[in-house]
Amino acid sequence: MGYPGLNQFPLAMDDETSIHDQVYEALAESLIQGQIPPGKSVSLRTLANELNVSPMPVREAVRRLIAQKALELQPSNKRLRVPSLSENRLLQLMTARQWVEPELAFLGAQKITRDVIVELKNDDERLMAALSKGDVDGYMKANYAFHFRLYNLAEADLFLDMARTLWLQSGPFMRVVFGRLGTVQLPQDHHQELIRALESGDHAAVRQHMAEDVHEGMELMLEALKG
Amino acid sequence: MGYPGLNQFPLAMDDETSIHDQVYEALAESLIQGQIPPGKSVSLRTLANELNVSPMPVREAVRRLIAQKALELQPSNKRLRVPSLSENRLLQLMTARQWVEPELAFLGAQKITRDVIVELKNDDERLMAALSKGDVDGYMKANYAFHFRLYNLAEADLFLDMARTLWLQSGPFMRVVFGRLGTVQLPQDHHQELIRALESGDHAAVRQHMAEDVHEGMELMLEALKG
DNA sequence: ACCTCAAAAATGTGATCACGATTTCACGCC
DNA sequence: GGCGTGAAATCGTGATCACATTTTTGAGGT
Repeated sequence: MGYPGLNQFPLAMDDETSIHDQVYEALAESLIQGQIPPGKSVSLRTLANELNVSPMPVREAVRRLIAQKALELQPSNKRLRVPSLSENRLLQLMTARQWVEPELAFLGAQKITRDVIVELKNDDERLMAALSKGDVDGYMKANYAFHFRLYNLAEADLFLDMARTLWLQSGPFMRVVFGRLGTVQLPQDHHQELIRALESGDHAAVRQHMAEDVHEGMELMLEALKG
Repeated sequence: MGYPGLNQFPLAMDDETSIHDQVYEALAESLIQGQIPPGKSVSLRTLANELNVSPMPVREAVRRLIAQKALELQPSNKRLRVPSLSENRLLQLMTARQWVEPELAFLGAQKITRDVIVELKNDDERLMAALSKGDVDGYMKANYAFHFRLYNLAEADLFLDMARTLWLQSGPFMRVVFGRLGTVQLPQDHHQELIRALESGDHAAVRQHMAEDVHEGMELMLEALKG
């Protein structure tokens, strides 16, 4: 089970974007896609060297991620690491995701266009391809792309931020669980039904399918944690 | 309408607490209690001088608050300020508060003790006293104390963080609205009924009363924004 | 009085240095 | 060979400096 490590620094990013934003995006994407395992300790200087920046912008990016509970400072020695999930916290994550993501899907459905549906289908195809190849990392990436392509349409910045924070927290553990399960029994995704509901304009069905998709995925993680 | 300005630096805080945490707590409390108006611009060096620290820990505290959308960087000139609420964002705040706070109240109710009920009654008395004196700031403070005394019992750190973030965002605008309405017509609080439900162990009623309390308060803000 | 515009002050960002605490690791002892 | 033990490396935190950009200000002219 190879961890690809930190995401590449986004070279082609707008020059207007501050370094600390670029560092944040690189770290956030790596966490959401589960490319850093739970419990892994990280350090400011190490990250700074890997990204070829001074420790300063890394500190601000990390402070942001700590605020989102995507990283934590160990109380004992004040060192930085990716948090592990307790059952209590995982249950909260599940509940919160089931609040906000069906709502985001519902709002996004109202702004859907034919172009976006095509892109969603592409995401889902990449997801299926990754599944059949046993490519867990590809699955994580495609699944993330699919969900947030829809959520981004919602014009609900607060909800979007909440969802991002929840994915930041669940990403590392999700990657471990799905990697352990193997791609064979990964969530029999409701994406197909969701796309059909989007095409037919049935917004309530979109909400429902998203709720089921989230529930099923989190249920797998819960079983893995308890078992 | 006098704004008391920044909260005092928490002198009596544990020496183990890092400076940036102390700065964060001071800023966060000031924002939640609405002591900094929406649109108000702040600056790192000014804050650092007011709190007698170097700009460095202030930067980290501010970065945390930006992550919580309690502060924002204006895109035009990259300067720091307290955000103003659009109707869209206020509606999201209302929805999210109605998700998480009844749940926190429900969970907290299961851990309630006689001692905490006494403290909640004290909070509510201070709230009532502030109301009769027309003391908006006292009302804000007592209301905050009441809610989070209960929420703190819930042993749900994620939900608690979500609630804090939501209060950080609504605090400044809430203070403006309530200050404009005058204390006469402030939310006819459901705290009394909530306390009775806590005493009788009716957890479902606790959840319901909290939902109504949140809804009523946010409804006032919504009317103020539209009107 | 009122505009104009250049000098001065203030701002966020990033880099670098210093410090105390903690971890890491190799050397030498049992 | 295993195991403490001290030196060296690494850690997070805070302060200070440098820089480009923006805001504020104040003097001069009309």
